[in-house]
Amino acid sequence: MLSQSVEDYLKIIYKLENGGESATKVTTSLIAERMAVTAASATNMIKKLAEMNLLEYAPYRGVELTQTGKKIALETIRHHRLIELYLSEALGYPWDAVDAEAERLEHAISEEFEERIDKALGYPTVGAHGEPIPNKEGHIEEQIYPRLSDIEMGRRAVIRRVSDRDPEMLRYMDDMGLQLGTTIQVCDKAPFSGPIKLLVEADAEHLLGLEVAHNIFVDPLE
Amino acid sequence: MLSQSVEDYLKIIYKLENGGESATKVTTSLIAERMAVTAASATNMIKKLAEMNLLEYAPYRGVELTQTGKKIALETIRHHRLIELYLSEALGYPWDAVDAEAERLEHAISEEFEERIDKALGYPTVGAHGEPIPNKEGHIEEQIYPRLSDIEMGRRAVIRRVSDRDPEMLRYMDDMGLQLGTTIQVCDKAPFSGPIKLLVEADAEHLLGLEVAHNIFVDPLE
DNA sequence: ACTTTAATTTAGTCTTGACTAAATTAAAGT
DNA sequence: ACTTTAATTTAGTCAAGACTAAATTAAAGT
Repeated sequence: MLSQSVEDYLKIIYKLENGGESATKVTTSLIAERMAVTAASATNMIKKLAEMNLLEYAPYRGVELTQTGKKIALETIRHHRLIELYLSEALGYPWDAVDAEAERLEHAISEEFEERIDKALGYPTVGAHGEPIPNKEGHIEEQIYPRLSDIEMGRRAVIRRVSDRDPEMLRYMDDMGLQLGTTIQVCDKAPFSGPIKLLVEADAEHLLGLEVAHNIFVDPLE
Repeated sequence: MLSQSVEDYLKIIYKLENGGESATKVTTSLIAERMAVTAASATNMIKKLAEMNLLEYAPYRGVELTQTGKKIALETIRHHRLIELYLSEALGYPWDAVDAEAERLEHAISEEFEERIDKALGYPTVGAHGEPIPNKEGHIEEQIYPRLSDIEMGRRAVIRRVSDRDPEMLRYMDDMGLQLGTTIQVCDKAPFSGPIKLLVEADAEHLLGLEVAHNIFVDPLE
């Protein structure tokens, strides 16, 4: 059994490897920042993980998960996303609250528990914020959607995924009726990275700051 | 936030104080045995808990929870029993499996989670094995039921509580149709602590060893 | 190529909660 | 009352995973 800490590091490294657009190696300071520890602590753990063959480590150069490391990261991510969805669907949690709760629960559940909520949810493939859920074998279907901030004027699109990094932003989106599956239309884009004017469900109009629009991923319609 | 370990110690000490029939002080070795640690480790932790004013400690004499300690123990027990019941009711866990899963989850859930499952379960007062569930204020309604092993011949009774200490025994009970609410009748008691012949739901007959009968608590009918 | 800066690593410390081995205390038996 | 035994405590270690401060390395600028 791996420690909670090891699982968290692997999960975060996986996300850094796959989340970012660039293909650079994941650095110590990035890991430290996401784990909210000092760089020295991160270095320590990285060395330990390398020792355990969970990642390749070139001092000063960064880090790359091995197959084994990736597998464990994906198991943890699967737990996390299944729990999030369960909290949302079965217990009525708002989508801004599921991450924090799942963060602790993901390390405490058994395979049995995983299977039972997976079944209760009908074997879902997409999480509470639209993230793909890895399957039991550790396979993940990474969907690439354009950001709402990059959609051209006049275009309609369906919200498919949002970033779950900032709960407050999630609450803000929710307040404006922006949820998974919501159809929006880009009415107007102010120049110089200005706000976007949005028509939500052909109904309400909202001005959306670029930072928010940057964290919403959509499926453009025809 | 208290550590998982501290919560476990308090929980176990509470159960030792209240579970046993005798009113003796709880000893270091009892605690050590239940926590599956050495006596030296238990002594260490006891001193720490005394330092934190969670219990009164007289060296060589044993231990007694303070009000604060009791409160925390009961919160933990509440978590545990609510989770057990939720696993059983909402996720279909068999009653022999809920304890192990709840053991880990009880330390990972938030008050929010507690409230939501409490509500989903309809604010239950009795757990998956018939244990009373402490309320949010830390009040517990300890019901005293006689053991099935002490019921006189011929008498009918309803099963109200079982010990959850041994999962295998729970499975065995289940196999014989012995569940909470099951009505049984003591048909025959062999002498010299021999087995008990039982009529289950006026239907099936079973021979029950004394150890099992000792771990079943019943409500005798008129 | 040299210097400055920023990132990274090393060295040493701390806390938590376990352990073993040795010492001490209390209880029980004669 | 003395001795034996069983329980308990003390003393000293260990591993995990964090920290700070100091040293090192790589990258960037002149």
